[in-house]
Amino acid sequence: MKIKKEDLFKRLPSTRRSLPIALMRSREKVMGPIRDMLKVSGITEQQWRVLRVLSESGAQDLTQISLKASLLMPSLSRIIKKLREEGLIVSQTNDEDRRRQIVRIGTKGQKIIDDNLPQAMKIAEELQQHLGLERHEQLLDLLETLEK
Amino acid sequence: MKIKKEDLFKRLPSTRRSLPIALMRSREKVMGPIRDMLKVSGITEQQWRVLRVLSESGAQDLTQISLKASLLMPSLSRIIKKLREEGLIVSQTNDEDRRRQIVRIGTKGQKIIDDNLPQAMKIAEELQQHLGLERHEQLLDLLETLEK
DNA sequence: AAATTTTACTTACCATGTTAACTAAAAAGT
DNA sequence: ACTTTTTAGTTAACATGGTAAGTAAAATTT
Repeated sequence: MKIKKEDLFKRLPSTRRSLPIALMRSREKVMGPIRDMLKVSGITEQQWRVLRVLSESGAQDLTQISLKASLLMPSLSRIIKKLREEGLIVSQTNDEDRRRQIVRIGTKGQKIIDDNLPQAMKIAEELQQHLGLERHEQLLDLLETLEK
Repeated sequence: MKIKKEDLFKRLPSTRRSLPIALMRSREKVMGPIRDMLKVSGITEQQWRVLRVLSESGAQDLTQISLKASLLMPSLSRIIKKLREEGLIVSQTNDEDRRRQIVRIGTKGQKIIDDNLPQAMKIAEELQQHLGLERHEQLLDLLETLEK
């Protein structure tokens, strides 16, 4: 009888029980409705995150934005450039430290936030209800544990 | 007293308690060690997933691979082309259905699997231990719930 | 059998992910 | 003050993510 090679060793978890893959799939699932919403405004999910950070936390430099929006500096650098070209944000170099670039949201950018915030909240609420409040909290706690 | 605009509305969850962002951050955290491992073999995380699917489930067409590896067809199409150029896989068009391309892993590709499997398992185990078996299962269950 | 629709990819295009190298300015060391 | 190191950001290069359009073959309709 032929013995398959993979039976000779302990196996990696199948993709269905693999945490990395499960995280990826879940993220795609969760992001779907958000992307659909943003498509109308013509911005990406990452651009939305940057605008949200600026709207919530006010003017700040790229390093701060990258931390809050979880974007790597090279990506952020491109995104900021794009958003500036589109007129959604305004930036100026800091006088005390001329390496720093202080960015703030513009009227046009704020309008995108205002236009989409209600629906974004609705999406977040539906997601929460889908899981149930308790499991939603539990999931967030578990993910937070993962970070440490 | 000045009232901030964001206090006038219900707020979106802060990034720390936002599920989409939490999922993204967790995925990055979990993928780090895997990417470090693969860098030595000169392949990407996605290429690794394709090779694993082929190694575990044998020869199959692109549609099947895309489902198992969670890759969109356009990405997969490029990845397959690259892997074929590198000589890690072999493909042939199916005779019954000449649209289909049947792919199987090559010796060189299998060697990459064999070389990295032990360490991949170690990484998966450490991750599991970090959370504890129970919470690890719980997390996977919650993520699975999200899919439906 | 011919026309239409569906399927299995492929290609194009633009944006981001990721690593590495690079620039300029500030901070620290000597 | 001069040199070295660190910090903030940018640029480059390559791969993937994601949407849309294109292609060829198979399945369905008519």
